[in-house]
Amino acid sequence: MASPKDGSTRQVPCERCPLRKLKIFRPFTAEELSFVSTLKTGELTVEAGSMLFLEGTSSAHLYTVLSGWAFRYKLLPDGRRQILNYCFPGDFIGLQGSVMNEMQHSIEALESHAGLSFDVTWLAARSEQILDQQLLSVGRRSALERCAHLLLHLAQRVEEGALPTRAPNKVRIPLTQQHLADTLGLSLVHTNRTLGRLMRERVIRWKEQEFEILNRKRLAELAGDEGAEPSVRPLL
Amino acid sequence: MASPKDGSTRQVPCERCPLRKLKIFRPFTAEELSFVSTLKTGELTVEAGSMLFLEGTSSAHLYTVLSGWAFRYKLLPDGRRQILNYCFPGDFIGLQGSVMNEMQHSIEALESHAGLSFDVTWLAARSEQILDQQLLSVGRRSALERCAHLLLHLAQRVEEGALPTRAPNKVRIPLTQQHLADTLGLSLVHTNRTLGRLMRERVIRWKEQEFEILNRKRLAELAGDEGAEPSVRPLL
DNA sequence: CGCGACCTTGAGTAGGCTCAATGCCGGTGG
DNA sequence: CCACCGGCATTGAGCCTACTCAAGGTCGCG
Repeated sequence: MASPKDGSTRQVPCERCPLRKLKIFRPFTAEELSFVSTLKTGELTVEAGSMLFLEGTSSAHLYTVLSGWAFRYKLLPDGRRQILNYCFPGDFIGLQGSVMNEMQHSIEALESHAGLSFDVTWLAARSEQILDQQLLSVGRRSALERCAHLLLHLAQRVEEGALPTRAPNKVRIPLTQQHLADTLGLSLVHTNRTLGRLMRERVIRWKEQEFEILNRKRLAELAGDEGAEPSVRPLL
Repeated sequence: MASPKDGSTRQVPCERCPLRKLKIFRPFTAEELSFVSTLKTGELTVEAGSMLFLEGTSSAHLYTVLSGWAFRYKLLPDGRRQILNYCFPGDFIGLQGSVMNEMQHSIEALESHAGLSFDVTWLAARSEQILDQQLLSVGRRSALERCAHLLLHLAQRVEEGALPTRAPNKVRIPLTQQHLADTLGLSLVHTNRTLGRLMRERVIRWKEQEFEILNRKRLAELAGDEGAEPSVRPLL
């Protein structure tokens, strides 16, 4: 269920979390912050490519991604895979878990605190919005549109600043074309050809599991409509 | 964004809400119940087929569906439509709204109340799980599998008892094949042919915008795997 | 050097799409 | 009572998008 990168740093106190500096996250009061600290039970460093928890069987814990990236996916018995969404630093995962009862405690603690009460729900709602987008794409957009839309979306998420990036418009995520395919609901081959089209048109460049946007305007056109919404959000 | 049925009854006090009797909803303490009552600001009766709120622009309110049914959808500029999910009695809608700030008050009220605090989140998580399922379907299942899966899912939701139903295995929702198509990410014609296959195999029967499951076992086989999860949930 | 992971490309197929026509009600107005 | 119309379901035909199978090609690594 995950494919994070590293996590060299460990046990950073919430107060000094580097993410918190980013403008994408809403400022917390000292009080809120110290309360959140309270909830933190540890850090988990995961090997790249390892499973955080088995598909479906979801864990009884809640996590905030601190560094690296991951994705949630679902498998069909015969191996077909659908990637549901990507998780970047600052994302809160685990709510979708089916064993919600077991994490009732942590959520209640979080929610009972004034100001934070709203935040969990806000985050849940946001991830639902992203899923809505994704579903629209996979259900109704052509391969080219889907592809453009996803690349744009990924770029936007990366540009929120939570992930290190060398140059603007450059997205350095070790994504395989197979990952893209499984996200888009396309075959690997067709995904490759579609990327090929985008590359021949000089809209993007794909190189070694990372890509660069050369013509964002065009990409947005192809994507169909909005990209929107880098709104400030809480960091739990 | 909605297509509810009726709502002849109005202003039913929460304490006497007929839905609450259903075993699918977790029992509330008198105290919780009276608190929920407090939050209820009214009932909204909507014409069948009318829009509850414009796509995207979502409203600043939260609703619990009391009777009838509705669905959430998204449109592409050129008119392609993707139905995201269906809402039956007991479902809580509005969280996906982008103007979350405006409903901060209602959510905080809800969450600050012991016991209920967890419920909002639980409901949000559940609808995310359903979206996950849907995305898997649309992204990776064949037309036949998708179709089977959706019909099964709808049947299960209806069997939770919140919607009146004449006979078991019979789902009386005025769904057009166009609705199904837009849910499944298929064309109307292909949806029709796929239903046709299911009918020729005597797995289901489709009649006048409602359907009946004749061979649930087979339908489940075709659907790929699980149907699962009629778990007890809170009713807000 | 061989192997594994990933990207590319060709060829043939098929699942699903579009266009178009037809059938079937149920409602409405003449 | 009937003709007409609109909404929905059904069916045929032809096309095209996306899929599968199958080869390579490149690069990094043991």
